[in-house]
Amino acid sequence: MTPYQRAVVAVVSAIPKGEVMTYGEVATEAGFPGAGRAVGGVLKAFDDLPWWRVVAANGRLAPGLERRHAELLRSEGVRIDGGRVVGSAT
DNA sequence: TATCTGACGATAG
DNA sequence: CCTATCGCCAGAT
Repeated sequence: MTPYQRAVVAVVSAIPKGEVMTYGEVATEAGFPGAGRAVGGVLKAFDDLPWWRVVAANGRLAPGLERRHAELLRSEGVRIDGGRVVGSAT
């Protein structure tokens, strides 16, 4: 376990239900601004996290998991449109 | 220590 | 609107 991973896990676990954060936001909140690219790796390694509450900066969903991703968010009340998150993260 | 990879982000075409 | 490239960072090999 690395400090980075612990930080990301903490932030993602703290995302309120029905809300979504971008990878960049998570990385910044975790204390690693700019490391949004590495956030995905943590969500993969820790599937026990609400990874579906993390989306791309442009609202895009996880490649290949768009279907599942959209469904999970939709179940929490998150507005999805054309495979993209509509509800603002804040 | 060096090199490759990727659930990103922004810009260009 | 979509794909491609560049820059970024941390992880894995």
